[in-house]
Amino acid sequence: MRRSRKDTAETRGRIVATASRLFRARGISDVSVADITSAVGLTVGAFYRHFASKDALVVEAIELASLQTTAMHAKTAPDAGRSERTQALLDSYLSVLHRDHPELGCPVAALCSEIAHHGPSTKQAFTAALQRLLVVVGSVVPGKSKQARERRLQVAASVVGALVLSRASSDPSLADELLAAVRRGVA
Amino acid sequence: MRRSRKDTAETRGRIVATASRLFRARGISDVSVADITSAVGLTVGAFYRHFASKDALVVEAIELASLQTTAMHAKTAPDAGRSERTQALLDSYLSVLHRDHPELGCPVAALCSEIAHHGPSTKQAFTAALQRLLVVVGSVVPGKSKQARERRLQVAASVVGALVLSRASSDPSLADELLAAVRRGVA
DNA sequence: TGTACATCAGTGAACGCGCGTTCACTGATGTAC
DNA sequence: TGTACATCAGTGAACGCGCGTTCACTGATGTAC
Repeated sequence: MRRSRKDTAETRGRIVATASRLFRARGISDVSVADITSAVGLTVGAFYRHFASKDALVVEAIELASLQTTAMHAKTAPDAGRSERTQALLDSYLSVLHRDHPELGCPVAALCSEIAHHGPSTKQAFTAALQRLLVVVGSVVPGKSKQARERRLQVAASVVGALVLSRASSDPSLADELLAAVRRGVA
Repeated sequence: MRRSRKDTAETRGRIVATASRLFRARGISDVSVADITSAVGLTVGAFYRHFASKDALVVEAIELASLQTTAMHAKTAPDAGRSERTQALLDSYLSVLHRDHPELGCPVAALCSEIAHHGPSTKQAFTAALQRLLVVVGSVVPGKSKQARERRLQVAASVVGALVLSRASSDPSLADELLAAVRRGVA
């Protein structure tokens, strides 16, 4: 039966939030629409009252994950010196907690290799997330010079690479080494 | 009908080589057994004469890709100085050609984020591929010291991160910038 | 403010399709004598 | 070396299952008077 506008908006929000977590935890193509709706407590039919397709949801789910994680990192040690903020950012981005909980973390690291096989709108949402990550890095490597820009790209590639490889490694000590090495290398 | 031992071995090899390319190009879960066998020129039934499961093939396909790409990089400028070899390795790993042809390139970069969602045997094959990549980096950053090891891990994370993000980015100039920045940053 | 009706969020079942895997069968290859 | 038979690579069709999406239906909400 029909729901109030407030309930409808809330349901929609819960679908996006749930999908956002599931996609980061298990990948986009391994999470079905039924997985999402049943986690929310709905049947699949209801999904299509809120979204035109799974792809449309993917775009919003990536956006939400990106906005939430960049907002979180922006709050980290806002009134400290630059080297303290750098250390704080590295410590949280390259933490064991972040590695072991992709569902709450950076969507860029969670989806980076599979995004290449998705459509333009999904890639665009991912690219926007990457741009936001570069803004976060910019809070620690500021400046408009070519060198500053280059340094931001290097830092982003390093931390994403380290986190992704740490998650993919089945050797626990190699996984930890990767995080520690890049934590020290960037600082 | 039954084939000669030579033919059988050749067919098996063609399945692994074809799968290896397809997995790197489109991801493991987006390539079906039927995709592979039809690319080879077989029906699906024949596949199970050679492999117990798709997972068993995945392990061998990753191994082949890893051995082929590390062998290729080992041949790059073998009798030059270290800084020339470093530049040659970076130029080939972080080239536009490598970015635009994942099917012929490094399986670590091609599969890094989706591998986290696969079983232990697949993760183990991936980890072995990562170890081989570290050996290749070791030809340019040698040494048994903790610092040398740390530097190798940093370089590996940087180049994999740059390649993966360059492939995922829908903004062509950002994609090129990522490769160029890390090419210069590591050298 | 109260009533009549249109809207639409959610249900439950169905759709066509592709997935990984299995299996009876065929006939050339490999082996034992 | 020649023959009889077992082996097994590949075919073609089927299996149960889960996928994304659609749709007739229900009944509370929103709207027009």
